[in-house]
Amino acid sequence: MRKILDAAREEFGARGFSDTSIVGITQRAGVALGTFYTYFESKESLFQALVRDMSAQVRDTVGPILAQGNDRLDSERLGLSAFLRFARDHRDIYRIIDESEFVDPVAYREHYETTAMRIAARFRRARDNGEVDASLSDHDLDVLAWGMMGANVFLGLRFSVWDDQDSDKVAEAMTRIWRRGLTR
Amino acid sequence: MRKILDAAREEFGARGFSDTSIVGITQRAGVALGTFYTYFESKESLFQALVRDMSAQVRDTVGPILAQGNDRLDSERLGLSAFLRFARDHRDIYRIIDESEFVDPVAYREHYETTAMRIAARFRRARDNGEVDASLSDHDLDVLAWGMMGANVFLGLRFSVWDDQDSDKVAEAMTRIWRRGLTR
DNA sequence: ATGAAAGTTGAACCGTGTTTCAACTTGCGA
DNA sequence: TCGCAAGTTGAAACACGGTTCAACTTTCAT
Repeated sequence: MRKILDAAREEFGARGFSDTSIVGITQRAGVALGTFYTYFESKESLFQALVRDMSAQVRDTVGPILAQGNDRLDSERLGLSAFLRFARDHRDIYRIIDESEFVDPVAYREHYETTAMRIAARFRRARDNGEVDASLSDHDLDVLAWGMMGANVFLGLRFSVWDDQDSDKVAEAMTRIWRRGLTR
Repeated sequence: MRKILDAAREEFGARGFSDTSIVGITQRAGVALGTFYTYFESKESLFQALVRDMSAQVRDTVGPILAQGNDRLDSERLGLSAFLRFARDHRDIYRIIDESEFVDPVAYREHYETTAMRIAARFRRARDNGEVDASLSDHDLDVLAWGMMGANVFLGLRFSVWDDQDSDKVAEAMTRIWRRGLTR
């Protein structure tokens, strides 16, 4: 079961959903084809289980780190940096979550909606604290949450998955812009 | 040929790559199965042709608009708003470009690398003009380009493809943050 | 009007990969 | 040790859809 899940993660990550076969997964896991069906109903349901698992893993890795930092944006910087390292070390997970948009849209939506809601909530708290601009409306912060999340995802793709650059530098550059904006 | 391309866009957009069949495409196009193969080598090559076409369409729609506006960020606001409207009106295109990450990774990469390079170049010019913070390095602006692009993509997904909100309002909220940052 | 070239057709072929299931193996309590 | 339950096996059934191709239709220059 664990063996199958791990093998599946590697196979889906490396080949994508449609190019990985259950034969391939079971071979990598070192079990027989039939064994697969004692644990999972179908290829889709395995993928679903995997996405939910990975989604939780991202949260559990980055979540705790968001408690550190001197202020809201400093915490977000640390969170982004951790996320970039996670992406670098788990390219397969990254890809699986991305591909879930097409294989398991419900899980995909849940993953990003939950994430965005949490970001928005953190910034609402920060605004009410006076740590960020008090004139930002709730709607502004929803837009911010989705924008920031999209930025993080693309930075992960470009600077971690595709080409492994220094995650602190990238997080630092991005956060500086979030903090002060582009104009002086 | 045109009929096949249009039918393919609709089918791929609605069902995704692996769930659309060539039979389905040709039926929608009103031609026989065999006709497909006088115009395209394979299902993959059709998808490729489609992605390149769509990628150009996005550029041709948003590109000209970036010449308008009072300053760099005002132009970007107009560009984002146009992009959001485009996403709303062409959900199928949106989905096809997203899915190309898995079906035609080269095209996907080209699409986003080209887009990011253009954004970065615009901001480099703006920085050298004095329109944005002169202390931002080229690397900072590369990070910005990927971050901003990711933000735009996710805003499109959330506020146009999934749930059609006022594109001007969203673009305005996001751009205000890019301009002044989150702190006061 | 004629015939060759270009375009169209869809039944059949073919490969791939998911899923089933009856036989077999292993683990464990009595 | 025995026997039952639980877990494992992989060959074969099965479904599906991409691709081929020889026959047919249309177009168009002479």
